[in-house]
Amino acid sequence: MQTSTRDRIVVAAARLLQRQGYVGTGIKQIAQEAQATLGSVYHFFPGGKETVAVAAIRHSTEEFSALLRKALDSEEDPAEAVTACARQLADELRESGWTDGCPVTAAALETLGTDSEIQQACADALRGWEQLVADKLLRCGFPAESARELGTMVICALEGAEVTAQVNRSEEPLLVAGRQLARLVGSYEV
Amino acid sequence: MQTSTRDRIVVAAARLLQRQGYVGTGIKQIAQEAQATLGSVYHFFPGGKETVAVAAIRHSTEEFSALLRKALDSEEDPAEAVTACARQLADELRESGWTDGCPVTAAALETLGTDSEIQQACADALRGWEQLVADKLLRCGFPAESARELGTMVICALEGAEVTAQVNRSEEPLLVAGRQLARLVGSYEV
DNA sequence: CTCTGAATAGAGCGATCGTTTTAGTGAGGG
DNA sequence: CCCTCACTAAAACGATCGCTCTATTCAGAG
Repeated sequence: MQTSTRDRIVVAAARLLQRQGYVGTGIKQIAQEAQATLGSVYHFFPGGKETVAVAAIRHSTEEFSALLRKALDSEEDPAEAVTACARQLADELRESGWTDGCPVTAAALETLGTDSEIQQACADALRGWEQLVADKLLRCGFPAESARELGTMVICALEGAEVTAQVNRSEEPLLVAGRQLARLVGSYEV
Repeated sequence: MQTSTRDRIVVAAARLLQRQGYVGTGIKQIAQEAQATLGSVYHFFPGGKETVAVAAIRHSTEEFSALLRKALDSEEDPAEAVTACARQLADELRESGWTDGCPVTAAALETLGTDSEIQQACADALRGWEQLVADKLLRCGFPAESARELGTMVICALEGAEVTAQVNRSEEPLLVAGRQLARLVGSYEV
């Protein structure tokens, strides 16, 4: 077998969670999409749906981190690097027909009051992405406090812009966010 | 009767949608929360769940618009006005126990690929809020193009910051966004 | 009074939910 | 050879989903 059944389940669950959220995605649908049977899903994830979701979110988190790292490294100047991130998100979103947004937001919002592990996994994801941006700024000579605040701001703005872009079926919000974030980052440069 | 049954249904649906999203909220739950019966819900909303949701989202949209208008008018200086918005959101979010976030985001994300009226209602909401911010900036003498872009950016950043704040159960993302948005707005002033 | 129609009340429909259970398959070690 | 055990397969469970249906209540028009 090319890819293991377990991996196929995680990848399928990740994509479905990204598109339909946690409540909107059924275990049976995950099994079908992964070309696995229900028995296999519960064999690899005895904890049930929530366990599958946590694994899927962690997978998506790592995948998005790689994408973010690549976009940040594609430009020397930090302001241009941030714009490149927005540009990259806009491209992928448009190509997916506006369906593949942030891989964790939908699941996070649905499980907020339920103190499941999902919320923690999403919090870890956001924190990690903020750190990636902050690290880039640190490498560019930004003071620690500014880098940290800007890291948070960049991820928040991209998050919101991606949602807005999806709802409006337009990449403009992401492009605007990219421009304004670049201006903001530039306002710090000495 | 103090409030009409129809209004109680809309208000209850609005709150539930805000907290659990569209898929996670059941018609029977809405009826129960509204102190109405299933028959009443389908009497006032023959279109079913989606019709209720659209009415609820429109209600939430107007409610949030009023809140935004008030926060924007509370400060003369546009940068401080934007910060006041973030501050206001942070206060309400903390007081609700991190459950009452943006009233449309969750529902919007869950119904993206389903071409329902819900998506359009959410798009209208976001557009209206952006316009409120843009209007404030126009009144402060900003050029039309800058006001429009900043309006989009402010709403996107607040949107993302609110989600991040909810997931992390901390108001810090909203406070950071408020500060950075103020800096961004300030960078335009002549 | 009767009649009417809006509004309320809740039983019940088929479908699907997450999960459990039981049976079957097949490669590897004794 | 048989036995083991990780894995696959699918039937079935109770609960809940959105929705339809019928019955009932009740205020106002004639």
